Amino acid sequence: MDIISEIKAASLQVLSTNYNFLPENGDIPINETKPEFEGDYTVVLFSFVKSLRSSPESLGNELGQALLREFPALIGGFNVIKGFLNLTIADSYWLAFLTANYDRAEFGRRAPNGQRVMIEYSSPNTNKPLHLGHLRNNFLGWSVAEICKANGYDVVKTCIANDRGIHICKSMVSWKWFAAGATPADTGAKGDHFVGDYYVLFNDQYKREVHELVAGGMPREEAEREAPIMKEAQQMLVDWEAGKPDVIELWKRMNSWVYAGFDATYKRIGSDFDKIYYESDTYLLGKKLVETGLEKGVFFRKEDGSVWIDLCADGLDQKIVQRRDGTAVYITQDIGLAVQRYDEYKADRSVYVVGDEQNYHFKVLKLICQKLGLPSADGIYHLSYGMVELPTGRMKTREGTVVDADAILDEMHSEAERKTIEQGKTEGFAASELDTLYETIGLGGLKFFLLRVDPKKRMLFNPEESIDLHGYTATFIQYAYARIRSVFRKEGSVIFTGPTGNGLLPLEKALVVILEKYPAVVAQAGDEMNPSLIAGYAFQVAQTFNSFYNAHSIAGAETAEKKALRLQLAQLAAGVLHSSMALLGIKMPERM
RNA sequence: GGUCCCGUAGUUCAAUGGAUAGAAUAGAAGUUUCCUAAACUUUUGAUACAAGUUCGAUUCUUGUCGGGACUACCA
Repeated sequence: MDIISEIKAASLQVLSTNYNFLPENGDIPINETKPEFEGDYTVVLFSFVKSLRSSPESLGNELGQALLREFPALIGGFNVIKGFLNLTIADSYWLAFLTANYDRAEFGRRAPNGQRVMIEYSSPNTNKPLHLGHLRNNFLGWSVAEICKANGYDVVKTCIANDRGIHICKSMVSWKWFAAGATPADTGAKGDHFVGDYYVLFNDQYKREVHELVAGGMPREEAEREAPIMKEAQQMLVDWEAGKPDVIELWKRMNSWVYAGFDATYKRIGSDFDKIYYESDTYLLGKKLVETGLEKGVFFRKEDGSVWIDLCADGLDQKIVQRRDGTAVYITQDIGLAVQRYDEYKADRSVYVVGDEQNYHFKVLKLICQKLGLPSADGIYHLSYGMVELPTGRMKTREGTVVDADAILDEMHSEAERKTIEQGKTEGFAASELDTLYETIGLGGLKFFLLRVDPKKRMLFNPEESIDLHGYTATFIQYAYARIRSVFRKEGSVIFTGPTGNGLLPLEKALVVILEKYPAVVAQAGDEMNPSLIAGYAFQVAQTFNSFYNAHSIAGAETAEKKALRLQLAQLAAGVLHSSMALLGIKMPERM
């Protein structure tokens, strides 16, 4: 049990036995004591002084006395200021905690809870390479999956490849027109970039054609429809749906190039999936559900034959679920896919890591699933994250301001290399080790930069700040870890005799107090599906450790007991840093 | 027009209705005979505006002003 729960339990026990009192919601507000006051944790008394008809001061004193008397192993002292009861936790409590946990690899993780959660993330279009927004999505999805695992969930990571549709056909037509049979293998290009280039070429050609038609006197709207390359792309989509062999073959071939490119990037950033769905398999799903929806009266049919749902009573609009030609739309597919996924995995929760521009879509999806009475409906959760913006504003393909994923990864890598060499820290490393180190620092830095912000919020990506290795960064944390590992390399195998003394120095205590919070932080990050809590916490641990390390010698501690204590502190700090950064997908170097 | 989100130090981010609103960075000033100075210490600096709810509001409510997203028989 963590310290706050212990204090709560103890306080509740005292309140109920001594006052025959239980707070309304059964909870007591406990905060960390502000540094300017003496104490570690604070009970806020205002909320129940009224019902106890007692002044905050006398209630605080009575409660403090009782706690001190009845829980001597937990409470070492107290003071009351206004309505705040500041409790000092007994040193013996911290020492016992430390000895029990300093070498536990599982510290912070919860036992399996028998629940399964399915996490969908990444879900790229297979017509162009990944960009910065995809990276935020991938890092988030992967990290949330790890955090769920740490909280005892059985996690299934999944992805839906958006591998069909007009955008795919655009790349295909463009390739036919302009590539003269070239392939990524001939040109040495990465497959996703190769295909993406033809997607760009398509748009260039399209613009040219529209421009010419308009110049020739055609109205713009008509020109946009009549441009030859667009007509060919639309025809190709029809042919694709009809299963025309040469189209299907080209489609397979070009998609395989893209997947090869994606695989390289996924491998580099550590994204992986337990199950990949393909839109080409799922886009017809959901049609049966339209029938059941009509029978249940959840949907209704308009005169033209299209099928709709009326969500006005829920504060939304009418929403189409089937076109008049009988084909499924995006939302219908998603309903169908939700059913298929549930049939296959029976997950208790289904998390969709998708940008917040689709908030409306997921609201509708969940509502429809609920109205259809699908068993998976209530477990649907849209983990909605904000857009990544640049200092110049939003990323726009047309303006060429899209930050390419592979390019930014390379940039981070070389920046790590440049700084390491600049600082003269390359000594004693083999060339291959250095390359690994640069990737650890560069990729770690990027992940941390994108994960340290609350996922729900829009964030600004400033390229200069993102490659910074000082301050609130992965490098700062990695460095603290590397220094601890260095201590242990020098100390060799240490026999830890449990520290028995009391009188923890302020910085020793600050470190143990923050380390003790780790399980609670992991739990909260899981509840909120918020990796930024882990990032902020890991940074605080590193900060606290650095202050401690700067002020007190570990290896050169005054007594054997102090040395044992500090070694335990250092070992637990290293373990927590390593474990928390692993939840973000960030590796830690043994040396740097 | 309608629905939703966001306005906190120069900048990027924090703060279950709780004490004097925290970090980082930028700025100023210091710390290497001592386990890695990619570090540490000190310091300057902010709740868009106006009402309301109460012991107490960055947080809840309403309005104003600014920014963004969504509102496709695209996905």
